[in-house]
Amino acid sequence: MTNPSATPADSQFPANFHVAVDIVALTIKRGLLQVAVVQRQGPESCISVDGGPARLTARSSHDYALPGGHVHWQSESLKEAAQRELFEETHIEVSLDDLEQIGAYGDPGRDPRPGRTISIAYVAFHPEFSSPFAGSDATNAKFMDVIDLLAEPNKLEFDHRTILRDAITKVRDLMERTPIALKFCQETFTLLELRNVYEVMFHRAYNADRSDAKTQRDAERIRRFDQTQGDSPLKKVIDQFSLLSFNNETRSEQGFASRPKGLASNRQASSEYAVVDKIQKLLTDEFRKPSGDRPVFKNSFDPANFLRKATAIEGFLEPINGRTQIGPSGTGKPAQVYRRGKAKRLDPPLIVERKPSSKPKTR
Amino acid sequence: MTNPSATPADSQFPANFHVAVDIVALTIKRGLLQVAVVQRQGPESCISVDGGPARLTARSSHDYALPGGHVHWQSESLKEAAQRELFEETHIEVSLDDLEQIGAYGDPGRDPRPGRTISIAYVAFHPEFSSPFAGSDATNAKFMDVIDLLAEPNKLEFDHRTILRDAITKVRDLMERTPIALKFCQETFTLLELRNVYEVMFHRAYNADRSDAKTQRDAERIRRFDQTQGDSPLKKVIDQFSLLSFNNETRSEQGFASRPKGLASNRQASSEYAVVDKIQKLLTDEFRKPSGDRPVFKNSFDPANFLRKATAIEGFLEPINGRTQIGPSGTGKPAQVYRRGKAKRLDPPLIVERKPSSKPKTR
DNA sequence: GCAAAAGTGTTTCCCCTACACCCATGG
DNA sequence: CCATGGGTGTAGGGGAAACACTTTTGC
Repeated sequence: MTNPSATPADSQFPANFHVAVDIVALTIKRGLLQVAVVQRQGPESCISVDGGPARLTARSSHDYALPGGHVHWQSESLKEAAQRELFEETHIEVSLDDLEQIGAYGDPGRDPRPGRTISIAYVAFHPEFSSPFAGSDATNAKFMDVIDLLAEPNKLEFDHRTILRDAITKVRDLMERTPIALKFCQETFTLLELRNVYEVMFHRAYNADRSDAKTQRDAERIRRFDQTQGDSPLKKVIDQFSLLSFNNETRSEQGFASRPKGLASNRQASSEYAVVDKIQKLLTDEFRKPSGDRPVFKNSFDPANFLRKATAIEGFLEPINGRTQIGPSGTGKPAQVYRRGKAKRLDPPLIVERKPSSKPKTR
Repeated sequence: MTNPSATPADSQFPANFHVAVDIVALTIKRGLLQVAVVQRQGPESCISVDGGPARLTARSSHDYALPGGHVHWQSESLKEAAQRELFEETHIEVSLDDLEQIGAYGDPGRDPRPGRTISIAYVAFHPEFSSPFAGSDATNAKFMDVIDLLAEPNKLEFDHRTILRDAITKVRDLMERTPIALKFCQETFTLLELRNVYEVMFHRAYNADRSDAKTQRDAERIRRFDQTQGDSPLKKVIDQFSLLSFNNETRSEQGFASRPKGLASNRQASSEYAVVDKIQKLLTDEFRKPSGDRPVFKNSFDPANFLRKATAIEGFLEPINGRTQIGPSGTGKPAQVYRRGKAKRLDPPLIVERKPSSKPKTR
């Protein structure tokens, strides 16, 4: 860095850049990928319409931004700045190891305000960040569904939409080559739980290129359900017991995956629980074989083969002798319980990507 | 970017960062990967010993740095800054499309001098940059063998060694998914030429983890040869005709791959040419089957199958009807000549990586 | 006993590798 | 005719997907 010529660069180029960090805090809630966003104050927002450069426009209530802010000069590393800013704006705490750099975004014009800002983007992929927003002054912060933020029209300020897309790509890469997905499992877990994390993150609804209509409809159904249910008791049940809630505090050790006993014997609650099952499966159904039908969608998430793939990776999963756990429906053969292995790197990588199916050859 | 709070960040955080770009200009010469480096002036250099933080030490004649410098405030994008700095310091011209971002390096302490510098690293992978250094004031710039720079002890200032390693990884990724390797071929080329580019770039001598002794020895032999030959006529022959020189200006259209006629009939020159062949093969020999022996090294560079892989990718290569070209030895069946296809992206990707060979399963 | 879920065994298919062979050229 | 290198045909091995089947639980 810096000019190798004899002239001290400092005098030649006055240092008047703003250096900031942006953080993409990704998590999974009820089978949907969510990201922490903030609503900035002030009469104007910097949003891009139709893919053009971001411009100052009247602030709408639907404008969001990724949490982020300036790096403290001289005192902290970029990663530390990301950690601090994320906490300041959302009260989400992450360790430095949970932050991965996405890249630098620094073209003039990305921020229409005066001055020049260079932003280094980081992604934090983490389950239910502990007591998010609790006791915080970050009243403008909340988690939003990624599928909403990626849909048209653009709701994210600056180039945060691009950053969000890049973050998803980054996390997918990490999940294939590192045990990062285990962060979404408790200390002990079954392969179903692990598989669900992969199924959500690799869902094609989050692909940059095509978000097909069918997936959008599925997501819409879940969202509508969430809204109409509001604060119903059912929603609490979902929060507590659905497979992808993963709130360490509200889930009891062994009761995690089992249908709550109290509810199971209650006819009405049981029917409500069926909705939970439905939600769980909405995003994953298409990956399963239609009952008694021809498989319509090739995938890498076939339970049996996912198990073989995952367990073949040395140091990834460590089976716990004798310990098993019952499935979410409260019936069926208890699943083997695993513990995180020692490997820091998956070798061979757990490749999820479907092969590009060399169809072109046939022509 | 920037603080979403109401307070104008500008007043709160004085903008006194230095924002710089560093450029890894990679090329291939005589079968070796080379990178453009500069020698900075001044009595001290910022070099790291034994993996510790970079410290100011007395400058040695063996200290090098990647070209780079400050981004011009407000006037240029990061990529444009990289393009400009590379030209200013080495007189290498690259187009913006040839630059790919590696990432941001900005921790305090990476540059021991006063102030805080954030550096965005870019990689330019390009053949024989046009008339490098010609008429330039960049007398301190030169190309060096990557294998030397990666060897111990560290010869690169700051964290440039890390950046160089990251650049290689980046280029390898690009070569699997984009037609970037075609930049090292002329407008028309044979598959041998294309394959050679892949063989060099993916040689395990450039792997971050292990640079095995055998490879180091091979490289050492080539280097020693280069030095002892100096400016001999032979070296010119190598520059002009060796497969991996790729200097567009000195190679005549059809004579490129054929042994120069004048030399071929000359006994002494012919024996010299054998050395050229030897150099060409030094790095690639281990990828080929030892004559009449068991293959000792599984690889993805088997000529026949590399051809099939490459030609199966739609829009990558376009065969030119009727046009063929004779091989480097001046004999054998003429090779099919190709032209660059229209595809901007390789689908399916040309995966080079050897499978991790699921040996672990057997235990 | 039956339904449901986990996990295993096994078949099948496809791709990749390896290798033999043929082709085209110069000498 | 031989040496040399390009390209094709094709058999065999390995791995992944698909699917049938077994096991173990709750009701």
